[in-house]
Amino acid sequence: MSVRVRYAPSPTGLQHIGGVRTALFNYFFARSQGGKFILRVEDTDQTRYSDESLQDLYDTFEWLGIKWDEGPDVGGDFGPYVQSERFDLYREYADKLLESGHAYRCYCTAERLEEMRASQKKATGYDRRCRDLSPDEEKKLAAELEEKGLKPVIRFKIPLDGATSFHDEIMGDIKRKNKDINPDPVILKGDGFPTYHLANVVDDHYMQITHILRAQEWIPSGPLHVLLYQAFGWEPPKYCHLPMVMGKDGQKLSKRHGSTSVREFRKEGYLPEALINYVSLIGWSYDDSREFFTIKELEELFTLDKLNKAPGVFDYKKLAWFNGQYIRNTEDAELKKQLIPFLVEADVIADPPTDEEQKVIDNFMELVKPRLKTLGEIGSLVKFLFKDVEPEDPEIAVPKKLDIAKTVEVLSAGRDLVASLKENSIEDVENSFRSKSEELEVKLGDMMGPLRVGVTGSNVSPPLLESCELIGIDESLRRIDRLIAALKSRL
RNA sequence: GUCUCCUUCGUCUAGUGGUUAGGACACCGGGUUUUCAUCCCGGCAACAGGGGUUCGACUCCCCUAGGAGAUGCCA
Repeated sequence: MSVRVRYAPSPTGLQHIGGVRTALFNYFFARSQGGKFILRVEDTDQTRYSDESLQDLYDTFEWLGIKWDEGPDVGGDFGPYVQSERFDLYREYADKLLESGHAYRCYCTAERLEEMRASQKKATGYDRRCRDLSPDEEKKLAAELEEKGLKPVIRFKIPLDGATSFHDEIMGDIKRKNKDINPDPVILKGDGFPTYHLANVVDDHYMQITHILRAQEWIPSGPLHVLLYQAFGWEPPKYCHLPMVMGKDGQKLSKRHGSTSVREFRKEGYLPEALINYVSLIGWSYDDSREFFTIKELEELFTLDKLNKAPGVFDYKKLAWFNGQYIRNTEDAELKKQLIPFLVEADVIADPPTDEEQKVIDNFMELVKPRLKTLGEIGSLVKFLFKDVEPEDPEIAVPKKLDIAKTVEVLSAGRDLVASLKENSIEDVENSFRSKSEELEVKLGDMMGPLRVGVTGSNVSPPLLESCELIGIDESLRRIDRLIAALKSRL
């Protein structure tokens, strides 16, 4: 039987790193096996559902360049692929469980459950009050509940003794005593919607899912799901519980660790290829040294047996490093295209860019490439090329070993050399700088430094002479003169 | 509390009885360089602890410790 796997997110929040990695592993596994990758939207929680989350799901995967073979938007033979549209199916199967004696109606209200929990010394779960009701008791409780305008829920009967086990492709055999399983979980809620457990099992069966690759946080409900399959008389799929993605403190990755949604990373200027590459390496490896993989390569090389058991910590710095590598390997034309929105966003260029701006962008590409870790850094890096910038304090131009007077002298000499850029090459002018700095008995850096501040407004910038050419020599001179004047006034 | 799972450098990992325990990020040094980056070179740094099994354990078994997850009419 050919492989069929699914990613089954719940549209209750933005797509985050953990979920996306699960999707990716499913996708890579499907591709490597020549199988199908399916998207199923699990929108059974009406209270937490949001349209924005659903939209974010589509936006995220479109941006990542990951496509599913079957799903709500592309169709398929096993639809509908949205659980709220499969409503009747779950009711039907809950009823079947009722008939076969594997489930029962529970008339406990939220209030009673709360009281019950409060009175429990240890959290032992539902007390199974409604599990073995006599017909009379049941009638009475049903009437009471109806009076309050509420509907009963359906709970699954967990066997009181024995044990349930399943095989996990990564973890090996996992066994759990039935008495340790959450006592009689709700499978159909009061609002008629199924809970995750029921919907998941029914859908995975009907969609002929062969392998379930999901996060390890689901391990504890594995036995429950197996019991459900057994109750229906179905063959459970193969399980493969993926190691989780943690924050630096070892807790589940969350907002307080930094960005977690793909949307945020996108906004900060991470490239989808870099994100995918990095995220794939948390909990999975290919061999002892290779770590650069295109999406295509991952589609071929991914294997379950290289998956790790232990959870992995998300390392923002390594992601940034990957991103820098990917930026440097991007063609200029392509990078430019990606950079423009960030320049617009930073209010550095017009939207759309003018011809003049286009030219500047073309020309700074090589200068900027090795300096970027994220696309979002472009604004502050090249702002001075488009806008007049002044140092917040002219004295940051004064090198440690020089005083203001000497700085002015050096600046004036440098100014003339910058002016000579009009007729000489950068190389020639650079040589002139060398001899001039010797003559003035200052280090080359101390000569360039003040000019840099004058032209770029900062002590850190792309190469100075190239920058001057990009801005225009006259404009550069104007800025330098302005700095000289500002420093002179402080003498 | 209970249950389940996990445990190699700070981090991601390679390793499946015999290795100087390898790579990458980070960090630290050095080189290139007009600053910052890039790039190159070098360094620091790990088998959680204790018992076994074995001629020999990072590798197999047991215990302890630590960590995580689950324990919902959320997924």
